[in-house]
Amino acid sequence: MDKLLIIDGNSLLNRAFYALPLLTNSDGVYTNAVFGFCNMLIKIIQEQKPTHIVVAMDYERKTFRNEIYSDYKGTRGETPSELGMQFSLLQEVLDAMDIKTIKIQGIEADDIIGTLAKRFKVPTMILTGDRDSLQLIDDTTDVWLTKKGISEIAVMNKESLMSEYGITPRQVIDVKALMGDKSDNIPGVRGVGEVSAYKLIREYGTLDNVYEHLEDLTTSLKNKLSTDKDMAYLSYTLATIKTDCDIDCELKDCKYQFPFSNKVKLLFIKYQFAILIKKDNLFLKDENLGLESCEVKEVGGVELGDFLESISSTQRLALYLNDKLHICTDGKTDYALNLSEDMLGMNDQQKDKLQEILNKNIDIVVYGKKDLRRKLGEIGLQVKACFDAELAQYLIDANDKALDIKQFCIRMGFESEVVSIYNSYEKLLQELKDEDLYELYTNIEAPLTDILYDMEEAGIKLDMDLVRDSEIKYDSELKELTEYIYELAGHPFNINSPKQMGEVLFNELKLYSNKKHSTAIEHLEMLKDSHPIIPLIIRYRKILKMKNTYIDNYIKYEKNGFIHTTFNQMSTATGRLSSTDPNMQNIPARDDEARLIRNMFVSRFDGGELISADYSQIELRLMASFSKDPGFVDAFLKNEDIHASTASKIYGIPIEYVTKEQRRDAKAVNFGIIYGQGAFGLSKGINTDFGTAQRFIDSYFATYPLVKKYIDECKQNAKDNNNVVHTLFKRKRRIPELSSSNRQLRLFGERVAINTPLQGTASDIIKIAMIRLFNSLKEGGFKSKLVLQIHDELVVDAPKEEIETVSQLMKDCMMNAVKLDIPLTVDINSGKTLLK
DNA sequence: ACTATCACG
DNA sequence: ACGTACGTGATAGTT
Repeated sequence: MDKLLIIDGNSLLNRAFYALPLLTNSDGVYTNAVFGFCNMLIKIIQEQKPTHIVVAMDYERKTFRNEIYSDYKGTRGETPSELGMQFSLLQEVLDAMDIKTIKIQGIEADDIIGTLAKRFKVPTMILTGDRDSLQLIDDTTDVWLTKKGISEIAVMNKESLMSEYGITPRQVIDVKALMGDKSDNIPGVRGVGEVSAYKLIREYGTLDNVYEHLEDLTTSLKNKLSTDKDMAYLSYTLATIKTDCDIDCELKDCKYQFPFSNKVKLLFIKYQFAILIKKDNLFLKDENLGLESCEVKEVGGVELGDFLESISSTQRLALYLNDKLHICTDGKTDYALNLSEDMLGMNDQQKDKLQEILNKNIDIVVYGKKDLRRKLGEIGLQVKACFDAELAQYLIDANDKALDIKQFCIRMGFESEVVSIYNSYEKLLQELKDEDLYELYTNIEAPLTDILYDMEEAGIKLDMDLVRDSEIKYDSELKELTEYIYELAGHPFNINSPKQMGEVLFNELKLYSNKKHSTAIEHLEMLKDSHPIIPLIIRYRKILKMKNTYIDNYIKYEKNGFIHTTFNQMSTATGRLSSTDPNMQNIPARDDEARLIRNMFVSRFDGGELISADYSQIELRLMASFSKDPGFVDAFLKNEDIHASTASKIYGIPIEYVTKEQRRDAKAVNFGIIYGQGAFGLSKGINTDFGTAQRFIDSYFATYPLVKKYIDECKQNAKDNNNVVHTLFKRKRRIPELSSSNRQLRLFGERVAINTPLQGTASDIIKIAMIRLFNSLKEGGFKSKLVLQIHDELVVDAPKEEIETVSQLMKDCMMNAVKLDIPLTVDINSGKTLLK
């Protein structure tokens, strides 16, 4: 059974563009609209399985409609360049999909759609965001309208058009003739809007009949209609989609290729549509990606000795480990050592031989050293100095996080993982040097990898008795709370479902609600006194979070009394680390529940302590240092409380007279500034009105004029520098949003341009401190272990006798990690547990 | 897979 | 009219 899908290419691409955040691939090519288009297309292909697809595109703005009405589509602004450039990308992708596109001079996409929909008598879906197309509905044609950007689709047929709008497809034109259309700038009748237009057409059926019955209408309506009669008929013509255009297209021309050929996959890879690449049912199997094929030689048994001998004098060796150990030494052959049986099937002598090769002073290239070290460790091998291609790739472009190995292969052009890794070496090394990232790589990131490995291996010790006791305690409290909540609600419901809770609170209990029926904590706090159920819900949420996210996870990940988190070195755009499985960078810190959780972490040493050392206000100090604002700089040089000092300057009072509230507000501005916050946000933050917040910001900038200047320069420099910002240690981040024509995205880009150098430099600095500390602990023969990094804080587990010395060492390493014109200060806390 | 919520710096 | 403060990760519910 044939089934045709006709797509309004311009409409869909437009909608996708405005619905999705601006994305680029690492070449800086904007891709969001094409991505959205493909995503929707694929969804429909998979769900509806059309046998034929055709995409109609506009050729140019001006058409015959402009000849009869010069202002047609006259209200439309310029197409933003970020969208404009995506039309050719879309064409490229559709060509690769073998999907026919039709684009004819003088004919609008709408008219192409109309003509084809009427021409082909097969079941037809028209996919568009444009309501005009509803007039094309007939027995074989449905219109699929995108709603809310592109996330939802409403399928319209004769019946739904009648039940929702009360009109027939043909009457869509009559309605439009009366009410006009803002987006196409079709005039319609002045003073007649949606409501009266529908009413008139429902009653009189056609435009002609409305005019024949003018006498039946109210005077005002009659006058409006009479005055604009010409306009109404002109609008009728403009709104009528042509169905008889001369278009050379038969149904068989609209066949397409699905699953897609790998040409499509290559384009998806080029444009970095990560989610789409992963769906392998989209693509033909067993078709190569045009990558250079590599000879795979399985090595095992008796050949092993000869193989190891043959590579013993290689100067470069790439390693990749999955179910086999892959080695490449010649840039083209993938030697695969089978691991499935007893340690590679190697004897000890062979293993020693391999280890000996790995120990040599040669270039070893790997992809993700930390994981590799762990896996190699399991089979008794070690790799020390090596070049981590994944890490290099991340530093070169952190925007796409770390590339997974498949994508990396495609970028490098070889089928085999290990051959790609081997051949990436010179390219990446050169890029690191060209981009001035070589020092960052060599002096900071590469050494850090090994430190993170050690931290993960070391782990942090848990008091499992306390963990299990707390689990029991929380479980019983949750049970109790649940019962009370059900009782107060009058019935059981899923407390975890914001939807159901919204129903209970706002519809059943009739509590005051903002529009969104939000059950977020800020909103609940406001409602705290209006119903006894609210405090119980707040408590329930809190306890559930503590139990699910922390306690249960600690039980899940605990191994021999220790938690070994994973520190991801390649996951953030700013250069920070992140931590997963479990996340050890978001341990509760701010209330009584936090005390309980923090008490669960203990020293591994008898009588030992956890020492926590954190940088005090490091990002604000960097702001002071970068901006050189005298007020800021002096405050830090005198080691004043920066928030109190700011308050004293803004309010013009001596620092000792600053009240708690004044300090709190000044703190909010100080922090807001490093994120690029505006008056609106600040007003929420300090609970005041917009005007007051604006005056507050104004006096802040008057107090610290160089901060203002610095911020402005940050934005300007980023734009002047190809939308790239840098940290003090030359880490880079691209911010394509800076040249967006979308104001919202551009402003976001500007805030990122302010924040990234601060957050990123702070990351650089603590990484340097970690390296210094780690080396000092090692050289000093200390037993103390670095166990956590929490962005501006390091945690060391120290035996009793080392607490004093190591505390001082931590302070020294952190304070002296970098020499700035502002001192970095470090606060030390130590104790039996992580409690502060 | 996406959204809401909430934990952290 | 809209949205308004950066960077993360985990969970549960919903689609």
